[in-house]
This record gives sequence, structure tokens and C-alpha cells, in this order.
Amino acid sequence: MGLRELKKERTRETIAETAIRLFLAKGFDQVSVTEVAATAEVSRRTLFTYFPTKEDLVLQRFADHESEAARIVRARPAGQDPLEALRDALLAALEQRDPNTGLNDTPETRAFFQLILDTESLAARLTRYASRGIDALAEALREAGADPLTARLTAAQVLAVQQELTFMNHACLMDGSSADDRYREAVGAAERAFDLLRRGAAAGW
Amino acid sequence: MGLRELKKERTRETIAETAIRLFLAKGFDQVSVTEVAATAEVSRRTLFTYFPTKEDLVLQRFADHESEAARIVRARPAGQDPLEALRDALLAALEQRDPNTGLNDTPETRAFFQLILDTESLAARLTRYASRGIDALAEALREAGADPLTARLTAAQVLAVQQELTFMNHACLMDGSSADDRYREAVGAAERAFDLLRRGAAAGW
DNA sequence: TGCGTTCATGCACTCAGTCTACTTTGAGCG
DNA sequence: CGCTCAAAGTAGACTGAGTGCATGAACGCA
Repeated sequence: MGLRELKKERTRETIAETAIRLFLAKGFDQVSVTEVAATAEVSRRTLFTYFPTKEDLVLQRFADHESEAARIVRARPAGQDPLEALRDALLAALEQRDPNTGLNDTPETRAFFQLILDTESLAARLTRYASRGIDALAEALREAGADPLTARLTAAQVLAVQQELTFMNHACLMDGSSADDRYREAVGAAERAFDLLRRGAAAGW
Repeated sequence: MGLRELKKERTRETIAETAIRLFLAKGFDQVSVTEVAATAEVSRRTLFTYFPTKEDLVLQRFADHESEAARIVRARPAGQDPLEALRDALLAALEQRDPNTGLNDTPETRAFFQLILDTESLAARLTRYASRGIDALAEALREAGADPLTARLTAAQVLAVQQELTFMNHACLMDGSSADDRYREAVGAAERAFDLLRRGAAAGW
């Protein structure tokens, strides 16, 4: 990687970091793109070559995880069921307090989540990234042997449920629980969720 | 209802109708709010008192259906399972070629759907409305006796799956099928979807 | 060292959405 | 009726996001 690539990467990082810092401090709508650009010491125009919209300053990191679920399914051990692989990956992420699970209670992560939930345009775009992941996951499930219909339906269900679990974890943390307090419940909820996916609502009521 | 209310309602209708007509003819991004206002013969400012954003000119009708699923659960016959009620409602909607099922092949409805799917900002906002419905449906499921966790998870699953079914139906219609051609498959897909919800993925693979 | 390509910049522009101050008009009442 | 008030509409300026274009700076390579 040449010096050129390096500087680009660094500029990109600086811009996103600066933006998030300002947004956390003052609120997404209270900070203009012009202010972000000035603080990051680039021109407005440059900022927009790196990030197509203001929302992407915050969310582009999620875009990279768009097809995470599909990746997990493809990388599963031979013979393992896709749903099992997804469940295990989620449990592992919970154990590591992966921010994406909503179970990370460092002040920055909590504030970051809250920023997104408090800002309509950010929440909307995040939901959007999630639903793009459906296509990728459905494709992976087809490769795993599911018929196209089941693949799509299951993909939609899995991602919806994962997002919901994340929200619930975050909500608990914002209610005052520590991540460690919440951990057992979060694991229980995740297991219940995959139980629902595997065995259906009939099994639980 | 006084003359005042009447005129308000009429103005609202005129604006939305005009907007959609223009958007269908030229594309969402090719029509400015100013043009819509001028064509509808109101001021820009008036338009924005009726519709908070440009997207709402197209989508506000969906906002009203936000808690449709919750309503169906609450209105179900005594003793009937909520999932059954939702399935029956979906089957009935398919039979009536309800536009919300994606199974309506009048040129206007098809074009309308396509407009939304083709326009990133519209698609994003629509997804957003759908996920707002989760809260309402979860509440209704709790009233029906589900524990809070199961209620939320199930609500998320049901709405995700319904949206997916709608997309699939619309995609088939855009591929050239007539609504009647697609009807049987659509019913099958819906039944399969609720089967997945009720009995889980394990039952089908 | 020089040359072409890629990247950054400044500036002007369009368009969404808001604010303020002003005019119109339906509703209610004597 | 006509008066009056509040609700509704209007005009126009303003902020801020995002784009197009022409120009300048910096890297990579010979």
C-alpha cells in the first residue's frame, strides 16, 4: 500500500472520528457538515467524496457488516446447521460484549447507540442497511440447501430478530443495568429467539 | 364536519394526488417540492404544513396502516390464535388483491410500488414505518397472553416476513406475471411463511 | 526531474425544510 | 347581517445538505 492509500485511509478515519465526536457532544442535527469538515481540516467537498451523506459519517461502519450473517453461514463447520452457526456466533459476540449486540456498556458505545436511536434519519438508514443484508443471507442459506422461498423468509426472520435482540439489550443498559448484569438475560433471550426460529411459536406458548 | 374541515381534507388529497402523479410521470428525484406545490396550486409553505417531508407525500398513507397487524390481533374471534388471525387476514388480503400485499397488477399500483423500490429515500422511510409497527403488534400479542420477550420477537418476525412476501409478489408481477397467475403461489408462500412462524425452520428442511 | 493521474479545494448552484411577518377566510355571535 | 377571532394560507428570506465544475496540489513512476 502506497503513501497515497495510507493518507486516504487516515483522512477517512479522521473525518469519521471527528464527526462522531461532535455528534455525540452536541447532537446530530446540531452539527452541520460544514462544521465537521472544518474541525477535521478538510473541505466540505472532500468530506463528501469520502461519505456520500451526513448519515454515512456515522453509519458507514455498519455498511461493512451488512453481510456478516451471510459470512457466518458460509464459514460454518461442515455439517453444522446454518441457524446453529448464527446462534453460536451471536452467543460468542455477547460473551465478547460486541457493540453490535447492544451489550457493551462503555459510555462511548452507549452514547453512540443512543445517538442513532434518538435521530430519526440515522435510525432509518440503519434499518435500511439491515434489510439489505437479507439478500446476502438468503443467498448463503440457499447455498446451504434451503429452497429459495424458505431462504428468503428465514433470512428476513433472523435479521429482524437479531436487530430486536440488540435493541432490547441496549434498552436494558440505558435503564441502568451493567452489561454483566444483563449478560445472562441476553443469552437467555438469544437462545429463546433461535428456539423460536427453529421450532416455531407453537413450541413456546 | 364544517366547510373548513372539508376544504382541508380536499387540499390534502389534491396535494398528495398531484405529487404522486408527477412522481410517477417523471421520477421522485426529478420533481421538486416547488413543482408539486405549484401544480397543486398551493404555496410551498402550505404543502409542508400538510406533509412534513417530501417522502410523506407518497408514504403517509402507509403510516396509517402502521398498526394494522395489531388491530387484526385484537379484533380476532375469541379463542383464535393470533398467528392464525394474521394468516387469515393476509390470505383474505391476497384474495382481494389488496395493494399492500404486492399482488395488485393494475398499472398504477405496480408503478407506485416500483417508484418506492426505485427510490432509496422512499424505501428507507417505508421500512421505517414497518418497524414502528413492531411495538404495536408486540403490545397486542402481550394482551393475547404472550410473554414480553416472545411477543417482541414474534412481532418482529411476523412483520419482517410479511414485508418479504409483499416484495416477492411485487417482483413476480414486475417479471410479467399477472396477479391471477401469481395468486396460487402467493397463497402457498404465505402459508409456508406462517408455517415457518408457527412450527419453525426445523419442520421444513 | 518531469509528466500524468489521482486527489483536494473553492465556489456557485439546486433543492428540502424552517422562520417570520402578513393576508385571507370560515365560524360563531350579537 | 356584519363584526371579530382564530385557523389557514401566502410570500420571501434563510439554513443546511448535496452536486458540478474548474483549478491547484501531491503522489507514483519513469
